[in-house]
Amino acid sequence: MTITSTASTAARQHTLRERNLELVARAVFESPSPLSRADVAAATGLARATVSTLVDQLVASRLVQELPAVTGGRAGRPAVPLVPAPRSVVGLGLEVNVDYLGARVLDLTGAVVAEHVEPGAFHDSDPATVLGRLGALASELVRQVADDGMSVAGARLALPGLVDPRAGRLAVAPNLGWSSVEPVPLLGLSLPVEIANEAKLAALAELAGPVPRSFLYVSGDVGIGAAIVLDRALFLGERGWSGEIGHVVVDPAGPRCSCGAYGCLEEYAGKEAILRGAGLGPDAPLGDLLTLLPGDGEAAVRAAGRALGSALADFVNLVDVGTVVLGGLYTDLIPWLRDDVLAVLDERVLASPFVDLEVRPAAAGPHAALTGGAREVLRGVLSDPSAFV
Amino acid sequence: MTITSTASTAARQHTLRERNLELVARAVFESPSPLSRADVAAATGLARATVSTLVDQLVASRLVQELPAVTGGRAGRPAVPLVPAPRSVVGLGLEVNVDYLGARVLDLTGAVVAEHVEPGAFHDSDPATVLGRLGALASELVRQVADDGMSVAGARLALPGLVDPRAGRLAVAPNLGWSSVEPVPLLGLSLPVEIANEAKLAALAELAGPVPRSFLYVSGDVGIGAAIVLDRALFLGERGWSGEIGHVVVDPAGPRCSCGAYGCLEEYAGKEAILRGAGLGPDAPLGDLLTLLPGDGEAAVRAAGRALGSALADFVNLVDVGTVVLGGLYTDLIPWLRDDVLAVLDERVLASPFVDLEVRPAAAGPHAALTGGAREVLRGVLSDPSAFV
DNA sequence: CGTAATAGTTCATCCGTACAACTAATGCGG
DNA sequence: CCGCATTAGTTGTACGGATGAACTATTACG
Repeated sequence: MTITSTASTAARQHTLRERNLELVARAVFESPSPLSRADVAAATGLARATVSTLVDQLVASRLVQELPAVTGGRAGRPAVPLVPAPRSVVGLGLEVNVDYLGARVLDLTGAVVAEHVEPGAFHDSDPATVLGRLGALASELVRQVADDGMSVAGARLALPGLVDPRAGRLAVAPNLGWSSVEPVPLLGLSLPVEIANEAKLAALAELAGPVPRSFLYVSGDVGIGAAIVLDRALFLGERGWSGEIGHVVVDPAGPRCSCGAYGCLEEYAGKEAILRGAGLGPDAPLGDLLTLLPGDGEAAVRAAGRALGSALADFVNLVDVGTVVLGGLYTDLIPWLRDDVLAVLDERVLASPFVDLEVRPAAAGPHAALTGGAREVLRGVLSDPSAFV
Repeated sequence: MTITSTASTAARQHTLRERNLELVARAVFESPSPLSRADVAAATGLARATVSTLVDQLVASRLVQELPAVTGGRAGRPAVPLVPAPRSVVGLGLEVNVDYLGARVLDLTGAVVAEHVEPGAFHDSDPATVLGRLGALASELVRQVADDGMSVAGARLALPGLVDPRAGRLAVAPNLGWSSVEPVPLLGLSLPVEIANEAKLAALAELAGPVPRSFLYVSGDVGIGAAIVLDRALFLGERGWSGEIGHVVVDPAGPRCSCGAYGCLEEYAGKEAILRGAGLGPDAPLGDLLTLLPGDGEAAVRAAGRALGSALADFVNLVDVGTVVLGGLYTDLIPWLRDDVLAVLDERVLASPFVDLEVRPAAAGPHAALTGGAREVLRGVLSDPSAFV
């Protein structure tokens, strides 16, 4: 996970090459349809000669693949289509959450190459044991894909808590009962591994689909996490702890929260609060709630929607982003949440007369943080392809 | 896998030069003590030969000045100290606010070269008239400094409202009674002028002093504005409307706000709310309040502090920044505000056990937005010195 | 006054991109 | 079937910019 730093360094000749190599790689990877060398030249503004040498390097280092030349309708020598190379360089996403742990391997085309998800109950677990288990599982996966000739560029570990990515430390993960852990050594992997917050990586998984360049991602579960995505990149804040929306004030006269304050968002829109409001037990599966909709559960969900709208309004007022993506348990509740969320947003967001605020469900499938983590590794490869040449 | 990034453009040879020119300029401008060419080479990692040619260009284009060589204690040829050139290239800061309009010219050393501030009452004013007046005043100032051989690089206009800097439009400024204005043409200046929110430019003025790389700036007046500074740069949000903290929820059961919602921060910590709480009229000067402290006014100020703390806690939870700078009328109230703000922050910020949150008064003097605007213009010069060579 | 030390400049060299001319491979019209 | 137009990709020369080494300039110190 990259953290913006202005510390620019002296630019030499090879800096040019690195930058242009990245530029060419991005052009190939971002394009919806395969580009030829000539197309890349036109898209980047580089000379055809330059593009050729750069593309040749990317092909040689197995990041880009040449497809058979397609002899399409028009005159001239047929173009060689360039595409991200499948099953060559891959990224590993890892996650420990309350009720499962898992690993997922993605290749540069975005395809899932291998994965293993294991249900479990890690509510008050031992970090060394759990991370050791995940490490073993991940090693097996890495061995597997390496046997198939792929090389794993790195890994990202998603954790549900306050993560300091720079220090590589998990400050606290209330729902796991973990605090002050350095998880990477406990995995025992011989790969570069970085850690990140679960909601933040899940947000990045959304970038696989059609989504605005900037949005807020809110993931509802037992806790409520959020991530700020700006210009298709995570905004982390000074320490990587941005997006802690779960304890935003909804009503100072509200119920006491486990954090010590009163009327936090989680007391209205957290999983347990919604289930309780619908007359269900705190461990009831989400399906039980959905069967009560519309009907007995509706009031509880709508109350959550209004609370969520209030917290999101603060968020939008402070950060100014026009799209909110709802993930986690909210995804399935969108039909019953959306109107209330939008109504409160319209009422409380100062800029609402000038902007169309949008609330949409998350598009990434289950265990989105695994996908997001793997994608983030590959984004790192793409942003410095010269390291692989 | 489609990953998009900021559309960077092809890098050529002259890109190298531009980047290194900026690097050298920044080294000279940001150093607390004058550097020699050799020092710059050491600081940037560039070769001495390269630095020499780049510095020569900066000197030739009057951005950098050579001081007389100082024959200090140690052996060797004495170094030529390099400093930002005074009174050569200058930036113009402009502002229209409720009770004054003004213009201020800063040179590259940060010194005020010329300024003119005119009190007035622009509560429900006509944009064309007021901006025409400001434009005339600014022209006179520009003529003056041009006669002294300085060249004005550009201007920034600060406005108290929702500004879209990209579109160059002021959406609305409630306290001026303006809405949907394109201010730049109305100034009638033959300079590149950009517009920005007043609090955001005032925040940038803080960068002149010793301040962390990232902080929140909150300016209290009739309305409450805020700005997010990250890595010494403004964070604007998608449309430039970040930092609208004035209408964050403090208590949904609170008094009705002019924005239509209930219990907004401004109803607790806005100028009128504080004055009313202290038993003063809404137009009473700030001095009247200060004479009541400590004493009769204290309860009102402390209530404002708690409300401010609550809103700032949301802010810090969402954005993750460790320092809060209080400007506007809060600057003078800091002694009576600080403890309550910090207490609420400690209570509600999830990361507070792991961070030292700091609340400090603004250091920039009066009309900080004028200074910040002029500085912003000069920052633009600094980030692309090649345009001046 | 000679030597060491530091600042700044000059020059040959290297590297990467651009431009232009080239080769390669196709469609099309006669 | 052949020549021509067209587009893709490659080769070779030129140019701009950074570099390191050698050079000059200017001081302190013994």
